[in-house]
Amino acid sequence: MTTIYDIARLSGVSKSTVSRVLNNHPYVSKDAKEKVASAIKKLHYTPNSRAVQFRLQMTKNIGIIAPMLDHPYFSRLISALSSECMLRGYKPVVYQTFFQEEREKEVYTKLIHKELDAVIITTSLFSEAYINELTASQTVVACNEDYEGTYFDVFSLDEEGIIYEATTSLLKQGLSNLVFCADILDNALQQSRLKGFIRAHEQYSITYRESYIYNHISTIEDGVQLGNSLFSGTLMCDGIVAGSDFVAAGLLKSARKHCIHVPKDVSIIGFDNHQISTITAPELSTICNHIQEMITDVFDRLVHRLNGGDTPYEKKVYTGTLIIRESCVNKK
Amino acid sequence: MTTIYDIARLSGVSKSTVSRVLNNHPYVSKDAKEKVASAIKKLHYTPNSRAVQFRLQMTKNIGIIAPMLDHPYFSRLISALSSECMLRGYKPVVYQTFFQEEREKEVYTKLIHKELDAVIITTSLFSEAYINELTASQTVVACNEDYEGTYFDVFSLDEEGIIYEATTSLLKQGLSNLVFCADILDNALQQSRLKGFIRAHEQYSITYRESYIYNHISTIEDGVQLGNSLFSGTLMCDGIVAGSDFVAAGLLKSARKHCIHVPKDVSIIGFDNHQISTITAPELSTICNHIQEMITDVFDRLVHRLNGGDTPYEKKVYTGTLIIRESCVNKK
DNA sequence: TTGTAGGCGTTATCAC
DNA sequence: GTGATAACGCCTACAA
Repeated sequence: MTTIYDIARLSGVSKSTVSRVLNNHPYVSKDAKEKVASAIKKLHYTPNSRAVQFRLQMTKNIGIIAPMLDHPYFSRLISALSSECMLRGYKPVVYQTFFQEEREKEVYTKLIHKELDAVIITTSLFSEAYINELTASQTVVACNEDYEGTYFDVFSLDEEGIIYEATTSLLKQGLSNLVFCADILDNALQQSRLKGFIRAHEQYSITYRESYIYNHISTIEDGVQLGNSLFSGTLMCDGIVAGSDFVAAGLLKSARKHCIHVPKDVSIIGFDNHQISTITAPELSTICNHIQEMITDVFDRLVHRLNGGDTPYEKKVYTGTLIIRESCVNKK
Repeated sequence: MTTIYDIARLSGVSKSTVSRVLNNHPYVSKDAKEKVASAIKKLHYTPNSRAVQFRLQMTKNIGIIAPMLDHPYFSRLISALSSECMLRGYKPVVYQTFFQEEREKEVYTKLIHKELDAVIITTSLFSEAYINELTASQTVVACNEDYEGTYFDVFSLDEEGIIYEATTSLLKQGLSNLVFCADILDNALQQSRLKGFIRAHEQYSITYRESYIYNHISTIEDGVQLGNSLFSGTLMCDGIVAGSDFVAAGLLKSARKHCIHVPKDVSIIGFDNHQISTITAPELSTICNHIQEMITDVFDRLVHRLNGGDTPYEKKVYTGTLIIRESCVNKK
């Protein structure tokens, strides 16, 4: 490994001067600059970033915590976060936790040891207070899930509100036996959605069935399976809040197989406004979250903090949009 | 930041002893061990991994280069690679290059400076020789794309062979006006596929149309658009090798809109065997690549190299499987 | 404008 | 068993 010392010798100056050239400090003679530059080229020298970071105790890396990548929503969210991160001149480093506490903690450790300048939490297994402890109050931003916003900035989607709206739109049409599916994430975010579902029912004084609340339904295949059990025998439900477009697509497929008509027999609403929602027959009603807007705000705040800003922690919620397509009854 | 020095003072021993305890060396008295342990606990000490890495010149991190994450195939591949990586006791770090040379080079720089123990290349913008130069012959493995295998190990999918097989299966049925779609990646991998497409035509002495080779068709929406142009007016093609299940799904949707019957009027074959291929109507014929098998081999080799093994570089090719479903004519 | 020296946190090599 | 001490590659006062 070639070091500044090597190129110092080759160019006949001291390590300091080399370092100065490297970091283009003022007060370096053109002569020195050139000699160093050519030595660098000749030796194919590149600074050892580990040493620099060790010395400076800082990097331009931002860690992004994701539970999984093989997921239509997260792969999109993470991709967009990475993209924006680069735009802002930082280097995104994606850590996939697979819902394992150990993996998540590892990232916080890196933050503490300044391997990372900041961390963006997309999904966490821990409470806000505990995260704060784990990160020793370093720069952290939550982007996706809902936290209090007392220990760090929180940017999240109004899951409860939009599911409330979606559920209401179904109940308003006279449906009264709704199924609710939660995605693979058995966490706060899903709880919010469920709360919205329940609140809508209370609003309309309609009782929902506990047994119609399904958890861990997240893939197309899960949707198909669920549909198979829901649609065989006597049809009991008349609407499904599917939790994801993939699940909804699976449900549609199963409905077709069982000759259940959507939306005449059953209405279905997906989530994410994934492209898949436009190619099903019937096309899927779904929910669109305004990810890009949220991400822009996340980085505005992040960059601000990284530059020493310390405005009070903020919590911002983004309201989704309900997109009604063919998979829902519409008596109008 | 608390350091070993702090805990050395608190426990009344020297830095060396603390270090020994940390790395559980032999020849440390139980007494010392306990004192150090309690001091560590009291001060919430965690080793500064940056310093350790700087000192040891190694990490347990393996970089994974991906062009994009928001993609049905890559998100699955990367997810599986990460997963296997953890299983083997290494820490996967995912870098998304967005097809930018700079971003890819950054990763190689990290490798050179031992921020990474090895790099897994999923898609590269560079030639094998140039990558070798960029990485100073450090541990690199290609997993996905096809390289010669002269400078590092290569594990890739037989894209040409399987597309040849797929194309052949269509031509055998008497189809003769086939469309070929390339994904967003205008690279070697896509070229291989195209070669397979062409070779099949040559085999059957059927001429293909240059104008029927489409590039940069990668999303559902792209598929819909392409379908709209293909299926309006007089139908000229009778088969489509779509390049991805998403594209194929988009094509199906467009076909339905234009009252083009699949497979009677047009046969369509997707790629990836993504879940989506089972929920379309008709169900999609597609191609399944044996990713997990490949990944296992990748890490076998990687771990072997990381432990000092230096068997000659190897190139291994995995043959895909053609899955025929409803979207293809079958005259049998 | 440039060089010298000190130190970032850790581990390894010596002596003792 | 244990403790100094010297690196690892780099940056930055401070002095010249």
